[in-house]
Amino acid sequence: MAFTICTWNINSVRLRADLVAALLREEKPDVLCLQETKSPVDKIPFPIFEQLGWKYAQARGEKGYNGVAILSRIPLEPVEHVDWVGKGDARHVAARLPGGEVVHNLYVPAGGDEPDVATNPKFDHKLKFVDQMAAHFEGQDGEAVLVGDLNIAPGEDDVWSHKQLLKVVSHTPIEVEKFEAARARGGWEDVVRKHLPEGKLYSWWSYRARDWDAADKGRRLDHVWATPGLAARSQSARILREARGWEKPSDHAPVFVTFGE
DNA sequence: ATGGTAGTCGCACTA
Repeated sequence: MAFTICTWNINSVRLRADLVAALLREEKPDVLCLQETKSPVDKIPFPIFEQLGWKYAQARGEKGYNGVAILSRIPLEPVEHVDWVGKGDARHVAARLPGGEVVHNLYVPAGGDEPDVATNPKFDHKLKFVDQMAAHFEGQDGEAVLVGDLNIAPGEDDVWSHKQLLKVVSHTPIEVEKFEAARARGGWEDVVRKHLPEGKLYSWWSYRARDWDAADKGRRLDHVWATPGLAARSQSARILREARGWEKPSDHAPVFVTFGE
């Protein structure tokens, strides 16, 4: 079964339910994976999305922080999530599509400001999280897609300035090394770069820039990975940069990948 | 070198 999947860090699904609805109406991704929903599951406005045809959902949430949700117009079966680093937080939700493909929707910790595990427990948490991702998916069987805000921009062309970001959390060498190890050990392929191999590519621009569009100091923090069989079916990828310019936007843009039969 | 913005469990924490 062919499908288009989209991943989007929405930064509050309740505040931006109208933006989610606009994306569903205008872009019609079969499966929409949201991060930073910042809402208990029972307060997510699912009826708005159901009315538009996205009547299947799997979500995990907490009050105020984190939170991940999968909205779908094709049926979903629940799949057990992982309690990464034993924190009991809502950073992973998973579901199975009718074709048997498993969708993993992840929100990797941002990691704080200082890239030093000795002084910054958030950075330690982030590195442990990515290490556990590597171990967890190693030797997996079946087809799967892993999407989400992975909070790491691995390549030189995934940031506005490789040199100026080498000591900035999200692009430090230790993060990039662990990120690539997690991807390789899980047998994942980066199906966004597969289809958009050349040039700068960003999915996030800080709220703090005076003019995010003109300054264009972005980073590619949001990713779509697929297992080899599914990656072979991938047909195209796209980042909806214009969504960053919508009224009261998320600081992340939606990332899409289309898979064929 | 600093500070800039945004969201929520808001007068503090996260991103």
